[in-house]
Amino acid sequence: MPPRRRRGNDPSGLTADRIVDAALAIADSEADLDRLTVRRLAADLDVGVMTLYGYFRNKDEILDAMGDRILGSMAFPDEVDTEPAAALRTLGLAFLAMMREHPSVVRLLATRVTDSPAALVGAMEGVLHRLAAAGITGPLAVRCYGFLITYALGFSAYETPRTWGRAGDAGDAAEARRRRSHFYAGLDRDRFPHTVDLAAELPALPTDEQFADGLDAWIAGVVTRVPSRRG
Amino acid sequence: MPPRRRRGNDPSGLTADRIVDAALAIADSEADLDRLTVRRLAADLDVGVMTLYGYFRNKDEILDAMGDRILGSMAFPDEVDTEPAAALRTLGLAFLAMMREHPSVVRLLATRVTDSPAALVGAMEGVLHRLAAAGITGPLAVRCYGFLITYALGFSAYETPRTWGRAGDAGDAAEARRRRSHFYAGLDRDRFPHTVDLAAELPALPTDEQFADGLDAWIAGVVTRVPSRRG
DNA sequence: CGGCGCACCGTACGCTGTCCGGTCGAACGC
DNA sequence: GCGTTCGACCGGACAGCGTACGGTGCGCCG
Repeated sequence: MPPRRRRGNDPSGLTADRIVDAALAIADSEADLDRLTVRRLAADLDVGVMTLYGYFRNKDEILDAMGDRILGSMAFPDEVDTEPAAALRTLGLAFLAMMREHPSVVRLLATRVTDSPAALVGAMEGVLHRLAAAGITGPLAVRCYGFLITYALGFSAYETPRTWGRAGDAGDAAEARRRRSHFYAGLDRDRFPHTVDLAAELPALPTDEQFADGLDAWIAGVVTRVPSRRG
Repeated sequence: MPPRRRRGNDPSGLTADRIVDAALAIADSEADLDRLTVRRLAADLDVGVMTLYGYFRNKDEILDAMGDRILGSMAFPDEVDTEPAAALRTLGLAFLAMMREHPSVVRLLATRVTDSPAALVGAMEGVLHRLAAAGITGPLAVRCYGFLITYALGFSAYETPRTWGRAGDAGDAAEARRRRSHFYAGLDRDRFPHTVDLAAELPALPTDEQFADGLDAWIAGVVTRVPSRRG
């Protein structure tokens, strides 16, 4: 039998969207996706646990919907860049911003394929549109899209546990960095000369500035491949 | 009380390393980290469940050890590149290869901080050493390291569920691509013009060639910042 | 031989996601 | 009016999870 889906046409009632809202709220407030349990979600919504299964086939579907939501929430500046370099930079930062919005949900994007619903398609279309406006089309556009989402994804995934500190300890980021630096500095200099030398710099690894820096380097390399405009 | 750690000096007996071996074997063979349960791991090792807790404080410690192991397994070609571009390319591909080795474990690297033990330090030192040999030192080296690991991480994370297909269905990758292409092509052309136009190209998103391509673009941009040699 | 420490593990507990089989109220036909 | 149907909701139960507790039995040392 097909899993009956609730329609939720009563405006005061439960809807799939409201469930996803609550799920995102939990994931964000706990900064830990594992804390999002079906029971907790139902309790937050003041609803029996099994009620949720009228809206989603299982928990995975809820997680997928969360990923879709944040992909769909991708926001672009109003004005469209016509210079390739500017457009690529804008889009890269937009990807990063989107992932920053819901840090604990990033791993959903990394883990699951969330392209069936319109959300990814919306984000994808938005990106492709802006790339096209800057003269980046065809296979090159696909590659740029892949690079941007991939780089932003890896960056946020790598960064999150490091700046937020281990799940639980409220992140005094500066303190964590200091400790990491000490750890590197205290290593055996004969075996790890470069690590010891760079002890002061290494813990700073993932920052916005670093992201933009890597992005700019890539852009510098890629703009040479954009055919010049004929307009 | 401190969690007593077993020493495992009996060569035929259980050791922490052997446990990590078995855990990686399960993760690799199942291609799904969730299938790695403590009970399954113990069964594979022909050992009582609680025996494992003599070697690791909890499951998280086992997962951390797995991450450490694959970071520590990072392999470099014997010869060291002295040209910055060649060195960066080699290192980028080495990162990707490392993650390809254990695809299902990639999300561990993304999720957890695994830099305390010597494994990451070993990989880090190896990379920094090769960067230095190519004239890339100081903050620039740190940025290059961050970019390379971040890009490779995002790329493999993004790629894994897409090429392997959804957890479970043995991946006929070509078939999956065809279906995705059809999905894109069937969208409303008025709302998603660019997506429809590129339907044929989009599903090919993450491939080795794409990774190398983005890597090369970045390298082209970054080599201009490497100070020229004075030797 | 007595005692101790260590490697090992059976059992039990609280938690998870989810199936089954309700209950209750509104809508409908007669 | 009443009987039926249907859809939204959910209580209870179940298998499986990670792991705390409290053993058991062996090897070693005095």
